[in-house]
Amino acid sequence: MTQEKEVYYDYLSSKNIKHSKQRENILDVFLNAEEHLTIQELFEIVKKENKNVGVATVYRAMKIFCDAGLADEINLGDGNKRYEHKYNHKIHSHLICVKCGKLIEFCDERMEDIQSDVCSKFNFEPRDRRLQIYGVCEFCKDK
Amino acid sequence: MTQEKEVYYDYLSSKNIKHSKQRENILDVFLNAEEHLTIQELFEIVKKENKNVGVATVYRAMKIFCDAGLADEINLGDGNKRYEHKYNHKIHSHLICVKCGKLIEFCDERMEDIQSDVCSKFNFEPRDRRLQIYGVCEFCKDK
DNA sequence: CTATGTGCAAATGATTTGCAACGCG
DNA sequence: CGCGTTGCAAATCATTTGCACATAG
Repeated sequence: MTQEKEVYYDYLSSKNIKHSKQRENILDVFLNAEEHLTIQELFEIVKKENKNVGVATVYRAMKIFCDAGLADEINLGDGNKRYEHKYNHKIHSHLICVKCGKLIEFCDERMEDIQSDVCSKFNFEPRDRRLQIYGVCEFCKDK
Repeated sequence: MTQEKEVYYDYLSSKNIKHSKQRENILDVFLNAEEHLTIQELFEIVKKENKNVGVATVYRAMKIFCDAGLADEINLGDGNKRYEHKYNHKIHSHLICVKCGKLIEFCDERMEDIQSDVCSKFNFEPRDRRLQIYGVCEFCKDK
C-alpha cells in the first residue's frame, strides 16, 4: 500500500469517517493524476469508471483529502481551483505561463531562509507557503 | 493630479474609453483604501456617495484598473478576490494569518535573485510574482 | 441497527451579460 | 448625434446544502 493511502486510512480512523467506494475512486484518480486537476476534471474521470457519482461527492472528498494533508488547493489565476499532491512533497513554487497556462514547478532552498527570517521578524509561525511567478514560457516567447 | 490618475487617463485615451462619474468614484475609493478590499466592500463604500451604482459597474471598473496597471487581484484563500494597488509599488509578499485573516506585507530583495535565477534556467520571461506565507500571527499564537 | 455517506436537485453566492436608457465628447 | 457606459435583472458558473435512501461497521 502506498504511503498516501496509509495516511488516508489513518485519517479516516482518527476522525471516525467510514470508507466508501466513491471516495476511494476519487482518491485513486487524484493520486494518479500527473497534472493539477480541477474538480470538474476529476469528476469527468471518475464518472468514466463509476457512472453514479455526483459532483458533490467530489467536492466533499477533496475537502477531506486536504484536511488529511494529502491534497492542497492551488489557484493559478484562471478562476479555477486546482488540487496538487501534498504528502511527502517538498514545498515548491510555480512558474505560470500567462499565454498557454503551462505550469513549471521548481524548488529553491533560499526560500527557506527568507521565510524563517521574515517570520522571526514578525513573530509569525509559518505553516505553508506559495510562490507563483507569472510570465511567458520559452515556447510562447518565440511566437 | 496623482500619478495614478495620470496613468488612468492615459490608459483611457489609449483605448478610446470614455470618462464616467461612476468609474471615477470607484477609482477614488480604491486609491484611498488602505486595505485590500473585495468588490462588495468597494461597492458598499461607493454606494454611500453615489446611491445609483450597480455592482456590475464595480466589476467592470476593477477590470479596467487591472488592465491599466493600477490594480492587482489577490486571493487570500478566504474565497474572496481582493484588490491591491499596483502602480509604483514594489513587488511585495504577504504573511497571512489563518486564524484572524490579518495580512502583513513585506519585501525581501533576495526574491529578485531567486526569480532571475529560476527564470533564466527555464528560459522564462517573468512579468509578475506572488509570495504568500500562511501561518499564525503573533496575536493569535498566544490564544 | 445506527450513524455516516451518497446522488440529486434546489439553494446560494460570486460574477457576467443582455438590454434599453443615459450621457460624454 | 453616435458610441461607450450604466443599472437592473436575468443568466451563468462554481460550490454548498437539505433530504430521502443506501451502506459500512
